[in-house]
Amino acid sequence: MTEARTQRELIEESLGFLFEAELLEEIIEVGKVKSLESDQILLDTGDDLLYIPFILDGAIKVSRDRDEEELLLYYIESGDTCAMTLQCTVRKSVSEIRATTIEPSRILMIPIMYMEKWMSNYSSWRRYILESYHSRMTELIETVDAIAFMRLDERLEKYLVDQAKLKGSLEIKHTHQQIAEDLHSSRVVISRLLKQLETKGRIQLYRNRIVLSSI
Amino acid sequence: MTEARTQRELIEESLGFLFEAELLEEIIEVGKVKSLESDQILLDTGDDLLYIPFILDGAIKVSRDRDEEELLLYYIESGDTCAMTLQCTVRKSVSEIRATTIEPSRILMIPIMYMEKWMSNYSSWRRYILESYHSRMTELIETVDAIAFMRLDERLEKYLVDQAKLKGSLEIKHTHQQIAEDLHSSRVVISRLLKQLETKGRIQLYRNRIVLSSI
DNA sequence: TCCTGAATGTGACTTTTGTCACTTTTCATT
DNA sequence: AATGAAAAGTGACAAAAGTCACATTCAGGA
Repeated sequence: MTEARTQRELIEESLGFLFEAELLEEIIEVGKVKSLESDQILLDTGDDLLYIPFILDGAIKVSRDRDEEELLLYYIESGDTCAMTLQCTVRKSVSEIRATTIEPSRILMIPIMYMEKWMSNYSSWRRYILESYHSRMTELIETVDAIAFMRLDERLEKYLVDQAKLKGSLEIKHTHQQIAEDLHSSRVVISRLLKQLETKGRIQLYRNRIVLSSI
Repeated sequence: MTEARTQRELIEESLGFLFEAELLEEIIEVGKVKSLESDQILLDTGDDLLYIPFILDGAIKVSRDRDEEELLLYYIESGDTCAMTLQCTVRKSVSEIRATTIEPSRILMIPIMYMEKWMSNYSSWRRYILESYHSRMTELIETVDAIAFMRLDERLEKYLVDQAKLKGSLEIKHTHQQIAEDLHSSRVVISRLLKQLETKGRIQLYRNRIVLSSI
């Protein structure tokens, strides 16, 4: 009972301001909360899409991978969903991306069958879905911008700033190897560029830890 | 009268199979057909989004541009719409992309005010909007893949093949300069790589014209 | 046919990024 | 405190892509 109450409160807190009361009740009724540690794969390339995941708390990174090579696409946070999964209502399909927790996270899983029903019944749902798609498109385009128009050192700095904003801290606890994977580069190159950023006074380097001078 | 009849037939032919009859009638009633020559800008970065454009015939390329630099994102064809414009119902916004005709095209312009109404009334409309968003997302991801994971010579070959498929012809009537812009590279580099492709027997080069050996 | 501007070709060079083969540092265990 | 594995640093080199300056070629109008 306590557990159920807590769950209701959690959902109300994260999603309450997004949906009308009636829909929220339905969501609470049919959704299952899943708790994940950091660095767990929530959804992998090729997985069947059976649920629409809503992030209640924590944070997720969405990345593309092609034969072992990876590239960070965007992050999703509390209140967001993964737009790539929304398609499943229309046509059964599999994931084209990988979603990984980057913090301990709680995720509300809604079976896809409710998607179509809610689309016709709730304007708040329609609004939410369209907003989600649009945000994700915009973020994807921002990613394209970065890869196409920026040099790696600029992308690296942007990456560090984005991370800091996301975590709300100037301290980034990543190894150079992890950063290299997110940016689809190599560890040696990232180490080199980080050293340059340190020389320029933008960051301080420690083992497993980078401290940004400012955002 | 003849003009109106032709217009109705055109819309029915391009969009008829997508929407239920009743919605199609509404579309025909409120939409305005716009005819554009090749290489006309339909929508530019920063433009207000007031209409949802449906491609009736012809073809459009959608590209991102940042201070004079350009990058091709994807193409849209008959029956498609530009997903980036769909957001406008929810929140007034401006375009983040540029849409340019690459063939003489006819486009049906629907005032955005109908979007929300149709979303609640027509399941075919909902399905169409979701499908559009998803297709565009998928294409954007494909573009990200290309930029992130492929070398320029591979991207160039993919570009030529895509063009050929789009136009339904092995002959591509572009200057090296135009290709360089779409791929966000420089003319000299593209000329060099095209020469390599010719040496490998993949293409034949002429002035203003490239002929693919096979798709 | 000749001329001209646009399109294409080319060599020499630079910058950016990636790769390889190591060494050194750091931190958490014994 | 010793040690061992992971993380980070480093020099030398290679590959990919971009830049510059100029030469050549072509297509279409005068």
